[in-house]
Amino acid sequence: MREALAPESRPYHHGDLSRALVDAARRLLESEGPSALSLRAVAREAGVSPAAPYHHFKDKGELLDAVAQQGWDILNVAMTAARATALSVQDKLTSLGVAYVQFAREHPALYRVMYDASRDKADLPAHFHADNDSAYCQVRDTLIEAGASDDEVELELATNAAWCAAHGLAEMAAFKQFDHLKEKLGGEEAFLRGVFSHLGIFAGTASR
Amino acid sequence: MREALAPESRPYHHGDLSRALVDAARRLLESEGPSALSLRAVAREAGVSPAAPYHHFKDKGELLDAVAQQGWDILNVAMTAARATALSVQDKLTSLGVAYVQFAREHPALYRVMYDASRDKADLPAHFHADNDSAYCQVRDTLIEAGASDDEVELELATNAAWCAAHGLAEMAAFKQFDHLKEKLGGEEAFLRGVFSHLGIFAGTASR
DNA sequence: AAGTTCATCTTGACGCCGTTCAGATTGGAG
DNA sequence: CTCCAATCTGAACGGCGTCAAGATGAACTT
Repeated sequence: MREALAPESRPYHHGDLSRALVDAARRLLESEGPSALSLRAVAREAGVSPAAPYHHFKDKGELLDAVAQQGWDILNVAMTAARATALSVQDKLTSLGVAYVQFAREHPALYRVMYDASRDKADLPAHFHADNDSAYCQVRDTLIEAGASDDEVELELATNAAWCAAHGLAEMAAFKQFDHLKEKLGGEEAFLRGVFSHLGIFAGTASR
Repeated sequence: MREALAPESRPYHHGDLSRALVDAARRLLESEGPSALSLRAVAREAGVSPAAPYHHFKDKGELLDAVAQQGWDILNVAMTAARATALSVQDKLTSLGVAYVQFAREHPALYRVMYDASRDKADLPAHFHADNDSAYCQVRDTLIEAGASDDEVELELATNAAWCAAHGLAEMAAFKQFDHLKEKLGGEEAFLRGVFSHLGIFAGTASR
């Protein structure tokens, strides 16, 4: 009767509350925004008492960490797809950037949680540099592919630069000040590509 | 038992609570961080009852707006100074970027409030494009000075690109993942200039 | 089949939050 | 000196994160 769709979770009899809470949190996040994401509201949404989550997460922050982790997973998938469908090697990097910003624009609340969770720890998720298909590593590998310097420090600086530009753009694109630019350029993607075209590493100019 | 900690005295005999509250908020922000910034705590710090602020600000958000405004003012001053002391025209833009990020690094809590206040309104402060010595306008003017395209759309895209890069870097530089890079390059400013050197518009790659 | 165990979930409480409102206070205009 | 309007207080409301203690019931024994 119950579905064992989760790779790993409560092998025990009762409901898989841990996952149910994360799902409820994401549902609330999409429908009501980040400000409505209280622990009590999540418990309510999942149909349990306000104290129930504490048997699965140390505190609210740990629940949010789990939500954020799902966000990073989704982002990685989106960027893998973008990288695969890019036309030229040059285009790959810009497409990665556009995919990144579009993810942030489509899931603004989730995107916020992802960085808030990191910020409180002054630390990005562990998989950030480690996992080979992490968004970060994909940017770095694409830079190599595009003929970036193989000096390790330079490569890391370049990857960081690309990431910063995309992250900054993701936050800026939310402000309506730039709506007239998007209109003038014929849509958000054109706007994003326009901004990226001014940022060296995205412009196809291989960094030295 | 009141403390006359403010340099300037209160013109009226009964306090200039409005300013006192903003000062108290900034004091709390520096000492305890953004999470400790409750309206009640601010009132406590200012020595008034929890309801007193409501005679000067519609709600907590409006108080935060006033705090944020002070932040933008400080940032504008810092960037004006950076622009004035830059060596070459090329160096000006990078120096502006470095000044921006360093402001964010020196006042992380204030920087956060500045953008949080904007985000809730989906709108940047009014002076952003308007005031001539706003940080944004200074970046744009420096781009013109450096010989950027005079096409208005292109210019706005370029300014936006520069801002995004700086904003992204400001947030990224807080993560300790990049500490080893800073060490390897001999300090944070060198790290920042290194990242900027990979971003087209910050073309002047001269390091100090 | 019955009893025991133990993770899970609920109830109720604590202190803090933002916000409201009725009433006390008070500086200054008349 | 009186009165007004602006300012401030105290108490209250509902919501929050969190915790301690008790109830529940599936799974493991025997």
